[in-house]
Amino acid sequence: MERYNFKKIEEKWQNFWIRNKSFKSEMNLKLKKFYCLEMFPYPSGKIHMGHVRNYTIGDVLSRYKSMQGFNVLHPMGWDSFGMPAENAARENDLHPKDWTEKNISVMKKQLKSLGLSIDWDREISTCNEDYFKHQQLFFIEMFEKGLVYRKENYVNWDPIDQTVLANEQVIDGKGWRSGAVVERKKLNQWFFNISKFSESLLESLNSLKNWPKKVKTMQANWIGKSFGCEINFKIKGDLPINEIKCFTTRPDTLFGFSFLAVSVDHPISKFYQDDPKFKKFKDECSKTGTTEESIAQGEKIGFKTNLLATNPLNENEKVPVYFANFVLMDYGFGAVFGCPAHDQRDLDFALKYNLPVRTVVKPPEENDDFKINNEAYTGGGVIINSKFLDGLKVPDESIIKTINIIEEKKIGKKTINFRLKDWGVSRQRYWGCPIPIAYDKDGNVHTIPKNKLPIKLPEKINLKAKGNPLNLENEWRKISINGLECLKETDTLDTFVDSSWYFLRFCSPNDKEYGFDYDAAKYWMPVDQYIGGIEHAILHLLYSRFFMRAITYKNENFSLSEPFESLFTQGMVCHETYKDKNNNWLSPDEIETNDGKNFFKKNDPNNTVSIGPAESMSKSKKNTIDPAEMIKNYGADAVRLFILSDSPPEKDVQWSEQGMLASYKFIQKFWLINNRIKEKIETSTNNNQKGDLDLKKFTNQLINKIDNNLEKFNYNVIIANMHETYNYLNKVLSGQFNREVLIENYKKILTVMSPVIPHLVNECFEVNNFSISQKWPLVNKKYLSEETVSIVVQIGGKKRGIIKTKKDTEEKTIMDLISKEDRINKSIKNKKINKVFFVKNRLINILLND
RNA sequence: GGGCGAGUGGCGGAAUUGGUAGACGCGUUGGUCUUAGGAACCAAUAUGGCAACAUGUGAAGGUUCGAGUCCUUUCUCGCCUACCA
Repeated sequence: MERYNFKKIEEKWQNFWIRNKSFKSEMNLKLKKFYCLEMFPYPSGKIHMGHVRNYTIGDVLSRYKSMQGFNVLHPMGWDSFGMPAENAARENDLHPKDWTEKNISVMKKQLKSLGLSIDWDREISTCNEDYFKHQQLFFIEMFEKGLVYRKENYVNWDPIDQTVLANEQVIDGKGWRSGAVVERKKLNQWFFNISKFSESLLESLNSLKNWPKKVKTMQANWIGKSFGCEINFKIKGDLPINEIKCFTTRPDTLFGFSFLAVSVDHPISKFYQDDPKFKKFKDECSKTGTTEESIAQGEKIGFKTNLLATNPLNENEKVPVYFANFVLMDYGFGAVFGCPAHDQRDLDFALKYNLPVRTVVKPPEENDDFKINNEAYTGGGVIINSKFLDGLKVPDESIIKTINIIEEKKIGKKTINFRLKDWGVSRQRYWGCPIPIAYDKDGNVHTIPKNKLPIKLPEKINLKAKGNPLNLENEWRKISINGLECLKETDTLDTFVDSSWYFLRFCSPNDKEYGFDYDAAKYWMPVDQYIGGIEHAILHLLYSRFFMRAITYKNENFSLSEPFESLFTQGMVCHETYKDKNNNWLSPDEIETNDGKNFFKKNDPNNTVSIGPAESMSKSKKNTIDPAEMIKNYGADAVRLFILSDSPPEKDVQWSEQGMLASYKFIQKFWLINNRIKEKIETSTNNNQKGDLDLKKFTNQLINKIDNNLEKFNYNVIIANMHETYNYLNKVLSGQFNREVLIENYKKILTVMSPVIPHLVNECFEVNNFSISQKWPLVNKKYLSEETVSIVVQIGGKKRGIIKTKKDTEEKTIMDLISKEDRINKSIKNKKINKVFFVKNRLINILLND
């Protein structure tokens, strides 16, 4: 008996699939479609375990849906613009395009070696002109629709990547990619008007029924809608400032007003920019503003001006105006009115600068002399000390009535404020999609005429130059527009733009005219199942939702606002970490053990290794496992099996050598049992046999379980079902079966295992001379229930025994059976039965009177 | 500070949604075969107890004939997010 030669066999079937274009998808209005999409990879060099997990999950689903008769679209592409290519190119003195294409060819080969059911005819790569020329057209269309604009403002400048970052790309004051502390810089930038759709982006989160709640909450928080009002405060002082506008959600606490605070970037700061004390204060703010400790400590500091602000509800009251570090220019109007009693930040500030703390809300159970000490009161209750507002119920009534009063007095108005800011898309990089804009000699903006698209990147480039390499390309920059000599924009688009519409491109990847064909998109969109990491919960997913709105805005021919019908976020792949005695990270193959308990560094027995907890695989911790290596050693089916087996897909999974080996053994064992089954089939006759019914039952129950588990993404349980199947076959195979029954049921068993281990299943089909089935078997409900059932017998709620009996046996009969079972009956006899609870085919609970 | 999620054997994790807790895998133990085995196969494996039996899903209460599952309180851990006015 030959061992299963996974290398030969997997290659054979992978070639078979390619030769037969097994996964080619074509639009067919008569067929129900299923668009399965996994987040496409950045071609960084080679695939990692996260990819393996992501694409295996999607592949299992695609194969399942396809066998169910859906017309499945399961494409793959490359998010191939971006910084790493540029950095790698600079270091190795090659062109980003060459570096990228080399990586793509390596990774494509690796993905193919996993046996994924991908329609490679639809492959796209965002750095190809074929792709980004359409993106440039979208940009121009959006410009024409007023969804793109240019403005000068402060940007987040990443000093390492030498580029601008969008707000959502700054994490803890650091660049999301480089980790460098972000600086503030004033630049002319292109913006997408994403905030125009704030309401819609928030509102229709409700319609995304099959998105994780967590992701929806994160997006809702990011959009950050708050209801309140803007209030104009009159300003007195020695400067030409008449008014400062504030946004507040708590206008009802206006009588607790004791200072007004503005951001150091507030427009009025221009009157102070020559004041050295103010400069010093501003420096201090920018320093403390970003460090984690300062945020945690939340120290409030202020710079007092000579200005006084008037309380609009109480003209006699004037309070000082401060610059304060806790006021952000990005939110509202960059100015807040301080009410220390009912806002912790304001209270901290007031206590530091000895400002009055006036209580204007009291909790329901407190008296009117309720006083605030070190803790602001933000809860509900009743308004006090506020003249005509006294007695209003906090929060709803008080806020609404106060806003009405403010509007009547014309000192402000009801406002809904969003935290979401427009998306700055300019990047000062070479390796990205050129922005299709040019400037004439007077600096006027011109869009590039459509017949001059695409704007390509210059092929030869000096990447060693500091800043944006395109700035030096004087010849490339020249363009004539309507006879005017212009210079092209040198900024390129944020690569998140590339990934904001790639799912549309997959619908018609070869369309020459436009980014996507409307009919194709109407058929395939929306994506039925999108699968990817939770790390894109905000950025990529929000941008894509915006992009759909931008494309369909003022568009009579195509409408769709939500690109992803269902979203599944898979967990990370983790591995133990190892450190030697000098605290250096070690990779799994740098350690050794003699007893399986104590580990030491390879070839260095005195260097004991300490084992750390499983953490997500990263190069810096050296706890990565190379998928290519695993596929080489164990085969694609075994790797697919293992990556799904140990944990539910949405949770983190821990990679373990033992687990990998167990999956490999399963493949080998199954191959052996397949050969036993083959012999069994050959020696069986067409006579009915004792084992037939049991096999039919097992098979149908298996199909039923796998169906349910597939629908619910319980892929780890499917693997358990597959092990159960092996154990069952191994147990019953010594018995006899009707030849036809054995063939039919074994085919079904193989078919339901095929989404996970397609190569082995195909081979088993072939060696058995089964015609290869593409149909998912249907459950025959007749075989789902057993005719013998185990009834749990409880006395007073405690399990006392089990009675095996015929299905649907009535209570009376079961009571008779119990009386014949000494072990159970002994606790009943001579006692009075109070009540009996009976659940058919399940359980009987007898309550005694004592 | 805010939000979300999770606590089940030595470990990863199952549990038809209120009805036999611990499927399946790893690990461990014993056995068979073998020159050997880090191979293969067989068996055992929640805890205590020879046993009958008792206890057992982070803790404490509650609802119920019956709770891992529902309710209340509480503890611990993880992730995300943060001066959002």
